[in-house]
Amino acid sequence: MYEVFQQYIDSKIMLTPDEAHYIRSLAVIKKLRKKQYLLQDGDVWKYDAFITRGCVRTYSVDEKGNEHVISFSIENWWTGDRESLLSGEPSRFNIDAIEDTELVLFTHPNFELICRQIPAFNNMVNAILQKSFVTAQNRIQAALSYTAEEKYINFVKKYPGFAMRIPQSMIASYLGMTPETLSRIRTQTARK
Amino acid sequence: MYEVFQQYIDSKIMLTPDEAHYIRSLAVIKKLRKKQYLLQDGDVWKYDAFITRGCVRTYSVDEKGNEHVISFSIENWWTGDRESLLSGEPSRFNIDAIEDTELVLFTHPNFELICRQIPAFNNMVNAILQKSFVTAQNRIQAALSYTAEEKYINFVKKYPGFAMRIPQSMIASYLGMTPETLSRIRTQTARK
DNA sequence: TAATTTACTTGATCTATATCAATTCCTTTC
DNA sequence: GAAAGGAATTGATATAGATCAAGTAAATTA
Repeated sequence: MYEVFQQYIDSKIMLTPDEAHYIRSLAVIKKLRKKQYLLQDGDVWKYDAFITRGCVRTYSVDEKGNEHVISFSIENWWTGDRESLLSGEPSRFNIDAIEDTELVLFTHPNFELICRQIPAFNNMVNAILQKSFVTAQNRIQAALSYTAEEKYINFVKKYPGFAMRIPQSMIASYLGMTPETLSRIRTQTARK
Repeated sequence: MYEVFQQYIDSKIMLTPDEAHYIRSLAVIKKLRKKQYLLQDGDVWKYDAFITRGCVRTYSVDEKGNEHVISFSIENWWTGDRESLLSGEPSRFNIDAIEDTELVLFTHPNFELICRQIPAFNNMVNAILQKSFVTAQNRIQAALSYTAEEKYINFVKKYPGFAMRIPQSMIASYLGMTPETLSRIRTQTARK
């Protein structure tokens, strides 16, 4: 499944065969069964991870035991806990597989090596980060501005594929509402 | 007030006198009176902006006319609308001054020039972006997980200075609650 | 394919927070 | 430093969404 990652890179930047080979030599393939953890809170996250197949969620668990979904990531996206990566502190998040999933992993030191040696790769990474930041900011705005119904409609419009493959209760959590509320919203919305 | 920016850079990276001079030659100083706009929604944002003095807020306005504060930025922070900057589309946000404010502005093409010519500067910018992303993600988590009271306590702990200089109604908006609710929370919390 | 578990739906009730309204307290301005 | 305008407080009431509970459907597992 490395080919998926290769194609992703090729769609973004031009590499010499040597460079492409160098990147591949540092990549580690990882497979996750559905429900398997990629990261558990308390552990330190040390990778840069790209999903080639499947779907993963990042979430926190509060004192009452409620799970709060911070993000979903699917094939052709990156995942991980940047906070733990940067700080070296134990993560407050969990990441687990919603479907059987395959990833391409780089240890962070290796990833930084690649960034330093291949400027185009570094630029690509930075562009992704900018996009991630914009996405996060838009999510904040949606959380502040929208009603529960608007949040759901906005979500489906923005990520049409997600609504199909991700359990409703997780989408509800991502949107900051209970599964019951989302269920009611869906029947109401469908009726219209 | 350029010195504040100079010191900021010096605290992060080492520059040759030539490089420092080059950066300075591309900088534009801008002053804002309290309540003055730096960006109005509908306009395209084209700068990279660093605050040397004062305080600014980024917010959106919904159809009902309610303002939703996306972020506060004070001296030694950056501000702007990255979404509009990257896409070239009109901004959906407003940025205005909460206090009299001074900024160091770079047009984005100039800023990119600096990044390309001074790798250390580029790295600094990327590090800032990573931090911004982590901050945004933490804010999402707080918005999903906390009660109104917890949100406020968390905010004061995280940004002790802000609670002093920013009007309560704006903090309430930032936290996703009404000014009345925040007022009540404050009197309750004080009583404890 | 039956059994078991897990996810979703629907209904009744509750509650945190919003809304509306009046009053007081600060700023700003002239 | 008086007047005016905006911000914060406080009270009464309303409501979106949460919680609790039961039933139904769908997915796993045996």
